[in-house]
Amino acid sequence: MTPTLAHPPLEDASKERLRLWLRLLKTTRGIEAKLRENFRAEFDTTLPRFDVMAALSRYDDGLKMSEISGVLRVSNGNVTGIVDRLADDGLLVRVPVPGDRRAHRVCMTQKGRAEFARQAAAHEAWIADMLGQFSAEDARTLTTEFSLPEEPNDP
Amino acid sequence: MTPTLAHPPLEDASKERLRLWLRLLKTTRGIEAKLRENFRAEFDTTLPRFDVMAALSRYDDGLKMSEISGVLRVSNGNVTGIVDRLADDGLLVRVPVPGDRRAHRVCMTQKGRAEFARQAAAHEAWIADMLGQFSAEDARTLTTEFSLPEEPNDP
DNA sequence: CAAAATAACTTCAAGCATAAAATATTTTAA
DNA sequence: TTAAAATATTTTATGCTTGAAGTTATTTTG
Repeated sequence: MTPTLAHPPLEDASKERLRLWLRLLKTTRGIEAKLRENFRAEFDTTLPRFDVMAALSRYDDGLKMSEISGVLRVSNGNVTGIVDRLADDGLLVRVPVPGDRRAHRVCMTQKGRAEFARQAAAHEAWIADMLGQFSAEDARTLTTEFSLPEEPNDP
Repeated sequence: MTPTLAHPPLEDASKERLRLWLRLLKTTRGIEAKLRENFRAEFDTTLPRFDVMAALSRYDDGLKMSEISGVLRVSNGNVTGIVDRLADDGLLVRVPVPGDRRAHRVCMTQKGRAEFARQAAAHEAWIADMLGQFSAEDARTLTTEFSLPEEPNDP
């Protein structure tokens, strides 16, 4: 006979991994939905816009268009539109690269840096709240466990 | 003086949670990108289309439009478009609900069920491969740990 | 029973996302 | 030197996504 178990029986690894994936997806989508809502309500902006600003904030000299898509792992055409709109709002500027008339370096303006600082602080607080179930130690452990093999993506 | 540590010093919980979130996001986006690529190459379909089929596959009597958006937690207008295209391809049908002329029940066709069965098998294999670093036991443990508080979403 | 509220669904506008094609420029190499 | 290849970016076509507004149908309520 089959033994009695405290948990439902362990199915094969494939099924358990699928379950993990579905859980992961539900969790991240839920958090993303909440972030989107908060960004909209508090700053009238979007997650993709924040992502671009966050990428730029880590590089004082700005990034080329292709470097932004590389860092964020999104398509080139995608970045064009987002940068267009951020530039319209005066949060960043396209600076021609001397010696290469194809390329532009995208840099945050003073206004952009100030706005991003406020957004980043709120973002961190929202995340800290939504992941409040995890202690600092738990969070660090899980971060380590979730390192999947990936290509590097520095500019 | 500050003590020497095997790990970098534990920053406050807020920072560790933010790090966890960024890692989670990078991981799930990476997996989603790979899935999207595979679905396109192997089945000429998309993740959202697969999601709708997967939801329907769990209910023999089909689901109403609003039930699909409820289960998948996406907007009503979104579902309209995806179901339109799946119906165009003959994978599902809208059946009028007797007694309520506002509502439609969406049901998979025989063709839809056959196509979904193939897709689901491939999907499970892709996930099992990408999450291959986790044993069945690890996967189960992590699935449990990642239960964030959420509203139920059964139809 | 008529008016108001609610519900199911679609349409719309704006933005995000990709892949593929087009444009312009720079580099390579024959 | 110049034709070909490579690089940087934008444009285009298509589809996903939301929130808001609109349509029609049903239920509630005064």
